[in-house]
Amino acid sequence: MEKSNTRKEILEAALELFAVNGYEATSISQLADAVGIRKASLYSHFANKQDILDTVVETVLKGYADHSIFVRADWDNAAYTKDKTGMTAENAAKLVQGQLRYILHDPHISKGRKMLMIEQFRNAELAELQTKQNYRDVLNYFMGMMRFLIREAILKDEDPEIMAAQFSSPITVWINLCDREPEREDEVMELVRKHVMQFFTIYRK
Amino acid sequence: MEKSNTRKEILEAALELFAVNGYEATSISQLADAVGIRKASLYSHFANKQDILDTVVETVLKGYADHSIFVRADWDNAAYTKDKTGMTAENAAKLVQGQLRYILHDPHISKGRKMLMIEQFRNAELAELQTKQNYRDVLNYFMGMMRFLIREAILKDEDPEIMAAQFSSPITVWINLCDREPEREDEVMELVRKHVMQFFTIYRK
DNA sequence: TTATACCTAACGTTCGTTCGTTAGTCAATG
DNA sequence: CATTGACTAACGAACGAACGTTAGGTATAA
Repeated sequence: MEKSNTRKEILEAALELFAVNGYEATSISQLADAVGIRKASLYSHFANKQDILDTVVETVLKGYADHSIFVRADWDNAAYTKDKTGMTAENAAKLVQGQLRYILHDPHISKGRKMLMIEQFRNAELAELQTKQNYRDVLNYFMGMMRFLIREAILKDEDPEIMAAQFSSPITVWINLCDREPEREDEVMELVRKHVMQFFTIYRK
Repeated sequence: MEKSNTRKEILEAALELFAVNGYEATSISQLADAVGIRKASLYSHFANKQDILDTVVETVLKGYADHSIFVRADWDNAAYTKDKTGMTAENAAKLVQGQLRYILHDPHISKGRKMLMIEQFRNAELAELQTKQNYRDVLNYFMGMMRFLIREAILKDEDPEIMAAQFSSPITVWINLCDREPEREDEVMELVRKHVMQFFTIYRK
């Protein structure tokens, strides 16, 4: 089973470079140097440069489907909502902070996110992926949360789509800030805490 | 006074290309083709490629300083706040929608915004600019608005920084969505209206 | 033996840039 | 008033370097 890991190393290095420079601005030589092989050797593993991008996107997509918090969410049967009294503002803040830490530090997720950010205006496929992963799925996830909290009479009965946007968008913006300036993570964590607390305060029934 | 407009045309075309492909992935030949001259002629107007980027950034920066809504804001003496009763949710929604339309459609602002988005992980100078223009200034602007509305006893006395983040971040996210999928502008405009209305509802004193 | 992973070398193309030339503008000069 | 000279903006041609890619050889291991 122990297959060659060079192919995997190439994909890792490619994602890393694409996440900073973008696809076009990353050269085959750069990539080969990062892996520690000659550039011709890349063609033992991939047909051409485009094939590398396609495979990187594929793995990003697969990693997202396997590990994303946002795609499947059953708020009525989740562990942290079994005990209805557990859904306090403090607990919600802790939950979101945990998810944020994960999303910020997971190497695949963070690099994939940056790559989509860079390529979203040139590559239609990646633009669609960006809308799905970093807008639609996130919004749907938190919309489910809002519906749950409204049903449980914890929050006021306002438009759950708008509530989800108001809840998630600051976090989206702060994620982007941390991607640019990672040293501000602690500051952002504190803002997130305040944001979630205040959200529960004003929307509390 | 009638100076050559070729230089200006080059800068326009460069911003347009940088806003889609980024700086590195845009070639001198591409740029020359877009302007309608030979690539060697570019060097009659600029020292080198980097000089073109520097000048583009300079003009984006200058355009921002001259026209941005967010840099100067005197909420206590603004026209639409002179009449304190004019600051209703409906009027705030209309105001924000107007600002959003402008920000979305102004050619310089929208292209500059996209360029910063693409270059934010590679170019430290542009990363800083991105944080300033599309995070700090926006947050400060709406923080001023929130402080004003609290002082006027229109909104509850909660943390104005968090209120500003909750108010502005959904709009920031929706701007990015429109940059990617301009056909969704009407949908976004309706979301903005709902968002502002709901924000005023839940924060109303 | 065959297949695989890597190598060196080279391919043709495009990159950013430089050079020398040309055509046009315009003010000063004789 | 015609001629000159300086200046400008465009050009074609060419540069060396880097680009993505291919061909062919070599060593290792099943």
